[in-house]
Amino acid sequence: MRPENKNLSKNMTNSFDGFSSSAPSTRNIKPSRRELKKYKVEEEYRFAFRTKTDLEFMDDGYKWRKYGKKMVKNSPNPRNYFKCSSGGCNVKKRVEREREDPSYVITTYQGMHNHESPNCVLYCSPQPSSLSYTSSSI
DNA sequence: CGATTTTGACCGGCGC
DNA sequence: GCGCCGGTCAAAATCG
Repeated sequence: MRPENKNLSKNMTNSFDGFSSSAPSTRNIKPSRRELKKYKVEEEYRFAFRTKTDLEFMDDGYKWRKYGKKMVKNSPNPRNYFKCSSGGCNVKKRVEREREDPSYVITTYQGMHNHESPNCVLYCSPQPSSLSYTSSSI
């Protein structure tokens, strides 16, 4: 999220192509992920909407932590994955730019918040649970 | 110092 | 059975 920070060290880990014995095995076997993956959310609430904005994405007042970036073939633009960083709140947000209209961004919310937004305290406005949508077609 | 970001690699499912 | 795609995580680096 740093547009001005374009100075990236090109000399990163170059000797990692092979198979390091004592090197950090990193992703050896992560049971945590396996267990989590096992969960088949049948009734997952998804709310997606398209908005015209020049910014990367809109901030609902929640704190989003980017946990991944992927480039889809359908779109020359990368897809960003965000996760709500809050205690017990595992809401995920997917932000992708329109292929034809770069000015448009598609924001997809996945899951529901377990806590009110930090901004809600400031605004003190009631938030109806009309965000629950079992949308099957994005 | 802590939280967050960034990139690459891996996993899991599905298609052929 | 293998390949492809999409999604997630983890370590390192950076910012405040």
